[in-house]
Amino acid sequence: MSGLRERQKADRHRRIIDAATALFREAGYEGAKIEAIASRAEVSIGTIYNYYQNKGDILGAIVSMEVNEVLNAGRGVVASPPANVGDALDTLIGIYIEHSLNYLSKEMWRQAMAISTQLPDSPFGQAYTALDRELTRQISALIARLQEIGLVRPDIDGPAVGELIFNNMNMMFIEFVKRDEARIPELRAAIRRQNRVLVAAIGE
Amino acid sequence: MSGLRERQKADRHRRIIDAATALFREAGYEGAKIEAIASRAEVSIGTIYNYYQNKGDILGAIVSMEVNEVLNAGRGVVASPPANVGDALDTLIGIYIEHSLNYLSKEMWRQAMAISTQLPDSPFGQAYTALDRELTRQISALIARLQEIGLVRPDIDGPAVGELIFNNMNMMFIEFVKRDEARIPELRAAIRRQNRVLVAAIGE
DNA sequence: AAGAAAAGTTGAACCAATTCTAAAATTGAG
DNA sequence: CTCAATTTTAGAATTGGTTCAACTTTTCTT
Repeated sequence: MSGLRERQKADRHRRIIDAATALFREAGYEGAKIEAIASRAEVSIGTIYNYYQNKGDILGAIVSMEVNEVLNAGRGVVASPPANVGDALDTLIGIYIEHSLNYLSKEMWRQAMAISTQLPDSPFGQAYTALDRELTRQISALIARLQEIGLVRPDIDGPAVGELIFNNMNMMFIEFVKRDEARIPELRAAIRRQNRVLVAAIGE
Repeated sequence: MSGLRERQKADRHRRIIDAATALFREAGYEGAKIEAIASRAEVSIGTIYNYYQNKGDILGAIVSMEVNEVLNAGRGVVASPPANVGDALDTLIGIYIEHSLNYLSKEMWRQAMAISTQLPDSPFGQAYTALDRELTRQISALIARLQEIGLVRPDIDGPAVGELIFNNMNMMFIEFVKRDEARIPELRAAIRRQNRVLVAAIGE
């Protein structure tokens, strides 16, 4: 099963991602030429295109890793949320936002978001949409959990509220990465303020 | 003031926009080559780049016209809104959505949105962000109007609720243009459902 | 272990957006 | 009217992502 070819393939994948990650951060997405990524990864240009359909898909692979980490970190909050609705939401959203710039710069996020709307049917476009859906689901799961505990009224349409909260947060995050001078604390405060009416409405 | 040069300039602007609009619709954004736009507009490639910084800015000019029409259409609703909160919001959002595909195809919207996140500081990127802000303001204005009439509780944070509603709608619209098979009635129904909790909460 | 088939690699060639430069057109001052 | 300054134009050159046909390497078969 694990022949030479398999190992070489995995190794080349890793080398390409490592090279691309470094160059994206050093030179920006546009500044990271395919040729430079190829030579740093010690493969040819053609090989890169054998592994990834286009430049965007390389970035896509990096984004997926980041978002999956975020989803993992969020699971803890859903499992045992803070004891009031506002804090619970703020904690989960806080995890998303605070983790978001670990591996990706704002510029990388901008490019990733742009590509995902530009080419929604590319591998990356589909993967990105799927990740968004999972984040939405996780927020809805938190609300369901809060309903179980009795902190949220049982007659509330949890999935709809989850979508509303995610969509608002996501849009705010998009505006956040579009402005280099924007700061995380202000972003979180703005989202808290927007959620306040909703929190009051769904709380038991 | 209105010398030959002025008139020629305005005329060339118009010819470029007309040619680009036609070609974007016929061949899609990517398919519309600058060379083709130039020859259809009877100007040179260099001239196009003298008038617009890049291909995206040409699309940007078209988007601006469309969104400004939408904003205009929305003014009527804000001035004399339907007599209940849910219908008022649905009517305004309906106008936005129903007008959105008059001049722009889904593919053109995707490109426009992508460029606006990719290059937030380009002329188009800034214009697009400003248009979003105006739409947000218009929704907030509607809520303020409903507060005046006594349909929305006076203690509600109108601007925050306006942002929440706009951001959710916008995100839903992004997902809508990403899927060619998505239909307007389903989009509107989904947004109505998401807004329902909010409408119940802010209504007097 | 040899040879054939399958899978993967390579980089030069291609294509379209953008930049650059020299030539042409328009304007306003004298 | 003439001419120098300024703006605009044309289209060739540049650039960088992507494709493709020839070549290598690995695996499979006997």
